[in-house]
Amino acid sequence: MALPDTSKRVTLTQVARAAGVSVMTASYTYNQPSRVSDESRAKVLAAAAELGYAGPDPRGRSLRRGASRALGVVLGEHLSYAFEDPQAAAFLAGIADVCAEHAYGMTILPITGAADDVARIRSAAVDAFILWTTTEDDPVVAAVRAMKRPAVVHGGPAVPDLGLVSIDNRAAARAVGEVVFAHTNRPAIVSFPLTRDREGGIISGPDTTRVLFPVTRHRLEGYRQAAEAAGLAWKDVIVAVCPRNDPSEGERAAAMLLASPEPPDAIAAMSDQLASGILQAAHTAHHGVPTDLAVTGWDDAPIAADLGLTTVAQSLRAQGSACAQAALGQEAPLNSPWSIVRRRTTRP
Amino acid sequence: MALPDTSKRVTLTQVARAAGVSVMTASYTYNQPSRVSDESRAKVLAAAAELGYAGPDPRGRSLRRGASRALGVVLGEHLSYAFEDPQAAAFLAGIADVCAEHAYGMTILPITGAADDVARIRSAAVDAFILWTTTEDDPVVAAVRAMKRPAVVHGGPAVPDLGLVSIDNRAAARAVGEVVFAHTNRPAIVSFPLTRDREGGIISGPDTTRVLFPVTRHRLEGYRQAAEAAGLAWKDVIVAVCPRNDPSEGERAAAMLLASPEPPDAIAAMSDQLASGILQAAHTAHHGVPTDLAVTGWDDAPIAADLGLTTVAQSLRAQGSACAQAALGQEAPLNSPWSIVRRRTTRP
DNA sequence: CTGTTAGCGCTTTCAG
DNA sequence: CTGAAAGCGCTAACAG
Repeated sequence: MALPDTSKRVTLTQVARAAGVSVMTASYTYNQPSRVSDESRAKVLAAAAELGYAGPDPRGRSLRRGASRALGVVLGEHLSYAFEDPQAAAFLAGIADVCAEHAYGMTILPITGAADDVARIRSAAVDAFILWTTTEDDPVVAAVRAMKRPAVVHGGPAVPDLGLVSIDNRAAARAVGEVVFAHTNRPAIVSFPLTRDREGGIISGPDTTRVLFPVTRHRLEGYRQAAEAAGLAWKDVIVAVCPRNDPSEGERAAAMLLASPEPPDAIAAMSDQLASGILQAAHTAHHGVPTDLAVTGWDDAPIAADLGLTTVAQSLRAQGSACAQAALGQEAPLNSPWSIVRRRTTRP
Repeated sequence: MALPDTSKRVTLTQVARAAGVSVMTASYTYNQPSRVSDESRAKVLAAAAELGYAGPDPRGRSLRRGASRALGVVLGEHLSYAFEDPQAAAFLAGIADVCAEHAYGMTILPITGAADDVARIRSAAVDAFILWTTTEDDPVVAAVRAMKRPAVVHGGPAVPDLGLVSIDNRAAARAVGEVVFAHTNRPAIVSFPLTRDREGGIISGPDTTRVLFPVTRHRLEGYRQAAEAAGLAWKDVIVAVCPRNDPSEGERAAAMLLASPEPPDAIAAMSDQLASGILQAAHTAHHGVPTDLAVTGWDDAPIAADLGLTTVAQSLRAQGSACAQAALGQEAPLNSPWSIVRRRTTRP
């Protein structure tokens, strides 16, 4: 392959010399063209074209200006899954909208879970950070704080000095829980991971105070409030934990639950992705929805409408935009709106 | 919101002074700790902790080193769709894998189609570029060339001085075309856009030389070869163009085709996403697959296996990794592998 | 093992 | 409208 040789890049000084003007005139030609006479500007541009000047080098410029015009986005341990998760994709699209509008770059900081994540954050030339939902003890959060730059967390945790953009997950979970657990005897929840090692499994009435992902913890607390309001005991609520946000995980979890001697008659899922797998499993196991089994999702993704799924509506895209605006120091809605969308997978 | 004040950042010089050592000793403490005595290192780290030093500033470092340790990724005009397209997501994940491995950042450069795209590329502090499939006349390609940095194009176009990572789209299209058009009278193609304005529509036997996206052009040429090899005239091949790579677009196009007086009996789609919509439309219109209608997709995404879809297998993730490696100046496979996966949507 | 010197490429400041 | 000076924060190269 014959890729261009980076070392050959021409500098602004060389262009100025070739044009027979000072460096500043050359600089103004690029940054404040109106300050330069037509004649000088023409000379500079001609010299630049002649030498093949690629424009002011961003590195020198950002050092001098003290700003890189880029936002850093930290996506959490499982980077490859982040791109596969439609909600994460929507979130990124929201950030991208704002970046495009403000002519900012958007630097994705790959996190692997290894110790060198911190080094990658330290060496990122970005003006502000956005963190996708994580745990309170995530070392990445500490690393971002140490950078002393503006930073906004999406979902949680709430961290001193950092912004937080989120819906009220507890209230939303309670609201959707009241719908799905109504007139129910054997409630279940299909949940995101409770711990950073993301292990799956089935437990009942888990100790929510030990759940390290705040978003997941708040949702469990909300579901719990709803269950108890419906006269159900938290210790009787089955929680199936899925390591990944994927329909196949939801299907596997639901298949297991439905095969038990006392299968659940209501399942609240933490995403529409998981819920779609649950509906699939219900279909396979010949459980009627919502007659035998009520199901709710979360997000109101396009698939929810297709499936007639009752769910919590929120806009990850709008939340991504809000994070980016807040990171850029603008006014932005920190408390994002949500609502319950009732469809056919719950009883009226 | 109380985000930290960027201006307060401490410099390495201040740390050195506070520690009572030279700046270089402080610098070595961070970059080559083994070169520094335990005692000095401790003093430096203590001073850094005391002052709240955030570590060497990436801006000064990249200017001095002449490298930013970041890869720029240019995703094409419709940035928000890029995140929604599962294949683009897989491609990004492949890039991210390599970036994580080499401790590089990954800067997504939002492209809107407006004139300022070029400015955003010029001001990106990245060491190399990766371009997602685009047209030959895309101004962004020219802008990237002008940067005089290593750059790799995925899919196409082939550009002098830039690398190219791709499968042989023409050969793959011919191969899958031979499967789907076998024993067929009324062939159709559901295609990606032919022009940069991405307008949809239905035409027959288009002039492929006028298709500006090389990937799409090569696929059409391959399909054409297959159709002609099967004794069909290119002018009789219907091509439905979908503005976006989305199942609903495929469904809409197929519904229209199937409602015509002489509906197609074979449809080759340029993605599994489009093909899944086509299968949905066939189901709705009571066309048996593959009896009344043979269908093929492209990509071998997870959904293809679920649907029993005959398709072209390729790994966008591997291609993303190859692009990133090539951009970093390493050996990488430029001709990516592909194969035909025969399943139930075509006749044996 | 530590320190001095020089300068990466650019733009802010201020003086013509 | 143009230019000279200074320095952003850091590290390669070399000398002690």
